[in-house]
Amino acid sequence: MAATIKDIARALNISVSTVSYALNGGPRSVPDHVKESVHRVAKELGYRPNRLARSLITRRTHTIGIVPSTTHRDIVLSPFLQGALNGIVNEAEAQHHDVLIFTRCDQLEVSTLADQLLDGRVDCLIFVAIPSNSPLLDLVREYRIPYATISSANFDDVLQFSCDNAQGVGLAIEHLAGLGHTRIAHLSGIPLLQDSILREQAFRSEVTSRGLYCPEDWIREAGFVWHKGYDQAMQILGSEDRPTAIFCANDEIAFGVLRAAKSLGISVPEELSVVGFDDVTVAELVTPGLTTIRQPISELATLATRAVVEIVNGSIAGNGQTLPNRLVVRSSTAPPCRELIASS
Amino acid sequence: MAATIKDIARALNISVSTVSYALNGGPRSVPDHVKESVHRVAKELGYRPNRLARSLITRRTHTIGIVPSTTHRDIVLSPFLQGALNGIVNEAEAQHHDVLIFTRCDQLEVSTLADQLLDGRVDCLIFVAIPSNSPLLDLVREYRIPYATISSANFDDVLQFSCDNAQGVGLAIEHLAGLGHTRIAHLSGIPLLQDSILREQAFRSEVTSRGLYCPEDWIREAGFVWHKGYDQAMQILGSEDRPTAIFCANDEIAFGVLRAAKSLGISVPEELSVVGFDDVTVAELVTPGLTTIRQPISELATLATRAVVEIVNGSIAGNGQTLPNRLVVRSSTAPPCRELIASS
DNA sequence: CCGGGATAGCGAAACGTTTCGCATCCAACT
DNA sequence: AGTTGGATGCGAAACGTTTCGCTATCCCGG
Repeated sequence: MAATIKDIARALNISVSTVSYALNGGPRSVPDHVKESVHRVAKELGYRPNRLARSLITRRTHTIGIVPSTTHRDIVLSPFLQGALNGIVNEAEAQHHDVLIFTRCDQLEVSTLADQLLDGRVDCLIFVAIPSNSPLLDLVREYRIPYATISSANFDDVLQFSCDNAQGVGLAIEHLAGLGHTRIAHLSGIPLLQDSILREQAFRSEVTSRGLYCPEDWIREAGFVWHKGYDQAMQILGSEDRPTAIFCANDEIAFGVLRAAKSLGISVPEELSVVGFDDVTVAELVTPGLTTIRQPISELATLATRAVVEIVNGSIAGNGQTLPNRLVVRSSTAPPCRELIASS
Repeated sequence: MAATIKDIARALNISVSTVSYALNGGPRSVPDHVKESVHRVAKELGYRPNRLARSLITRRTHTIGIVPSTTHRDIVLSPFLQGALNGIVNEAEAQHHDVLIFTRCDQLEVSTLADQLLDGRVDCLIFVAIPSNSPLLDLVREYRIPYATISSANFDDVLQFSCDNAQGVGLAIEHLAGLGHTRIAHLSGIPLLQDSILREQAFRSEVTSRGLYCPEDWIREAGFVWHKGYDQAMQILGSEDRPTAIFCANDEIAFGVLRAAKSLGISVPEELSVVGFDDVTVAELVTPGLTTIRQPISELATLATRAVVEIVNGSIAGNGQTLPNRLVVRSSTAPPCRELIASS
């Protein structure tokens, strides 16, 4: 049986409170010789403080809870979550916090899930890519627990950290239009995610305001995953009347498009330009290198983490932030092919 | 203030224990009408059970602790950890457990770190790629907490889940030798990681037993990271007398090699064959596609997770496992170039 | 010589649960 | 009628801490 503070007290024949003070440099002072012997005995007995008991009283766990998006299988393999997780873990490290990942967020009934999130194990919550219809935020909001979202949330008064989707899409379309593209398709993500919705909206308004050509059939859902990007691209690119560029709601979709182009013998960027969104690590390594919109995801995660921890520490809640994106031009974009334009 | 079990008891004018039984379907029975009213009042008061208090008594937290490798910056971006994390989270989900990631594992003094790991927040521990000189295992072993390692550990009686490094290296070298390569270099990982050591040993013995050519200068450390792989490859490939193939201790190093070859104008696979280890997702997407040894990392993680949870649940500790790897041939390997062989 | 503020230390309450021991009651056996 | 035993419910201990209230001692200045 593990040694407790009581065992130390008994061994030294002093009171439990004194031991506590000695170990913590506690709120009251303890003579040096006592402090020394307490530490000595603690070491001898192999004493390890029990954080559950401590947290029960102090109401602080120094643990940050993460609620991952429920929209993927193999969640942890999603580059977006990986980027977010990296930012969170790094900042948590700096803030002397640990990180608890909640599982089964998609399986549990909402109320049961809320029980998990609010059961005292974490000081605060970070939602990563939460679906906009999730009743979870409403539930959590009623409790005193600080929380933030990474990615856009469909609510006003949420501490949310996201990229500026409209600006990002603007960069992408401006780039393509600048190269001379007028026929541009869009593969969108998951309609439940606000970021996805905002990107599609922005895309539509860019198309309109710039007078580009994009029939409704060229705007398709690709679920933020590779193989759906492939499938949809196969359809769009398989027809006679095809676009000269495709703007994808994230990089993974873009990888699917690249592959589809390959299967169809369509060369990128000569016959088709492809733009992604996120700039995941891989974007640089694929061939051709993917032109994409770099989302400062790790930074967003860092800011979100810092913000919630500050609230936990007693600061007054600040505002969320919307950070701008950057265009990263690689080799998947080029001016459109003459014949393709002519043939249309 | 959040409602507690006492509040419910007071509201219904019944005892705390009855409420507990009612809520848990506890070890004793409670009449249906009481059960019903307890649940009703619980809902009205917005009662959420406090898991800290419960865990303090039951000594179960249903949480798995993860101790990530301390050998990387930006830990979570390491594909190996990502793969492991994915396997762990998926299995944890199946086992109804959550996952706690410990931070600052490299910054804390060992004893302080042990305090973190053993403070009662987790039921069991999983070490991912733990350095073989880590005193942590010794410390943890003295406590009753179940633990396992993913990756080889330098100890006998550890519940360890790793790939069969010798077999994997054998596959790689057999493949290269089969293609006709006799001049093979090796970029190794981190000498603190047992997997890295085993791979290098296996490589050396393959070289010897097959009578291949590999001067000591061709075996270099590349720290399991991209840019070191690049640097070392630049040196090895920059000299007159260069190998026709490079076997890398992981895929990331191989990516660095591919890039170095590109900078030097050496074409892969015509003038240089490259083999990696791991088969990370990206290996398929880079150009040329990377020939590599597929390590069943997600499966190892799953097995490790299942194993520790079983011990927590009272099963007697089984053995760790060593799983075989599979050769995945893509386009980064080919028979060696005639002239290069001749010139040597 | 005395008052007063540190200093030292103890005991007990509190945090929110689970669960054991005990008491009561009523129905059903023998 | 007496015994058994399940159902019902209460009170209290326990988990391992932190921290408050209290008392006692000591040293120092007035």
